[in-house]
Amino acid sequence: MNDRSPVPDLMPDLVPDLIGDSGRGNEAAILRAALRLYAERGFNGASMRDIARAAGTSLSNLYNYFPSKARLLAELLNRANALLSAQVSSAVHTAGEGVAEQLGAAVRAYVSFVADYQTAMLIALSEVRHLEGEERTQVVAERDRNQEIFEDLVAAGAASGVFTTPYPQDAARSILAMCSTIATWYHPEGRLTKQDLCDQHARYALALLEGRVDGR
Amino acid sequence: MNDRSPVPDLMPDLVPDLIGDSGRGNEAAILRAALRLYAERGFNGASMRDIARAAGTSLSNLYNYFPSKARLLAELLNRANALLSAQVSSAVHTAGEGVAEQLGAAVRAYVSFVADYQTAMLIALSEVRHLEGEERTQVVAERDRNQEIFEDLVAAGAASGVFTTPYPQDAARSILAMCSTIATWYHPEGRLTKQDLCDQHARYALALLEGRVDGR
DNA sequence: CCGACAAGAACGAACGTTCATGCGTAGACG
DNA sequence: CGTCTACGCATGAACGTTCGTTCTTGTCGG
Repeated sequence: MNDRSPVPDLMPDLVPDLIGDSGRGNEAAILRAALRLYAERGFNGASMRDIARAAGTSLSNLYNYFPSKARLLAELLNRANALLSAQVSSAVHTAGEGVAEQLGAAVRAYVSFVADYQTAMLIALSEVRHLEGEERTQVVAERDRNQEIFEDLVAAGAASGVFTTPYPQDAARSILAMCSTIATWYHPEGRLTKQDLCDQHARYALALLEGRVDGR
Repeated sequence: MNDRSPVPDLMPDLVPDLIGDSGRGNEAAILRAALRLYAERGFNGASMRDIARAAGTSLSNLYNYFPSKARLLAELLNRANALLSAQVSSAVHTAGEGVAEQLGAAVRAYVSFVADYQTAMLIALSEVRHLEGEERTQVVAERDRNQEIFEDLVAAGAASGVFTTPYPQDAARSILAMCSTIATWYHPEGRLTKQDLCDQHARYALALLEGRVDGR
């Protein structure tokens, strides 16, 4: 377990856009505007008029792309959660065989995602409650799927004795809590680089699990 | 450092009310209603009419007690933050001399507060952004004052070699992040008791700091 | 000519706040 | 002691604004 293995994506300009360009010109602009405004003012604090203005289109035209305000939020959260789970599980699969290595890779991928898609993560943290019914269950299911990746890793490490914490069942949740809230204070121009964040939290996670790096 | 030292308050019914009873009958009811609704639906999602109804009074009468919706939120956050800081620093002062003991006591007090005043903590986490000007700076200052307690403890422990983490400057923030978000998932009737939570997170914090319990 | 995209006007509802009014009571005053 | 007054508490109505959504109309390329 080397402590400064490079994070997958070191060039901020090369970070793939969460929204991309689907050919439909305004769709991306609307999603981007909604992402920013939901994060800045919260779901109820950002009006459809605000979003339309920020996207450079008209209020009524929003409804040619998304049937409701809630559906627009759900669309954003689904994209973010799906990409997050994909990046984390991909990092785990390309990591070495050791559970400690895999958990370190998972934490790095997670932290890296939080830094890259900070606004999306902010929304995912605090705006899910404004969804109901199908929209909500879908988003929550994807979020839980991601948490399970970490829970399984921790359980495996505890079973094999690599993690000696007496609370393996709950440690994964604490690790994710620690990493998620990075979105609430991270500044790309601040003292800590993205690489610093990944290094720190990978080490935090292993320490919290009271891991034995030797592997046995 | 005993791992199961009792948390200050074990009887839920004896937890002092955050709001209390100031003689003014409706004031407490209004604050309690606002606390619950702000936590359930967010600041912008809970209307003054909702709060009045939940408090059992009329809409216009709210303004005989609080001059604005934002001031009502600020009042709640000030009370919560002040009580939190008081309980944490009190716990530190009554703990033993060792830095590790003191940090453990601080974490226990913090977690205990989160469990006791869960709704208040939920609001403090996500609704501060809706405050502006004086109201905001006041709340943020009190929140930072509490964070400094932890930062100072960690710095002292790192300087004396009790905490061997290579990132002492940032570990305190991660510990608080971990403990704060308990408010988002804790259920008093769930598998984990308040005592469990305190034990776990005190241990997490020390492990995260890579503490040497022997003290040197 | 049909469907995707666009815009303005309008809808009813809900928002935070203010106003006008009234009741009860504690304190000042002759 | 009696009375006036001022203030705290309470209410329903109303103000102007903004909300999410829909309607109507129109353009334009395949």
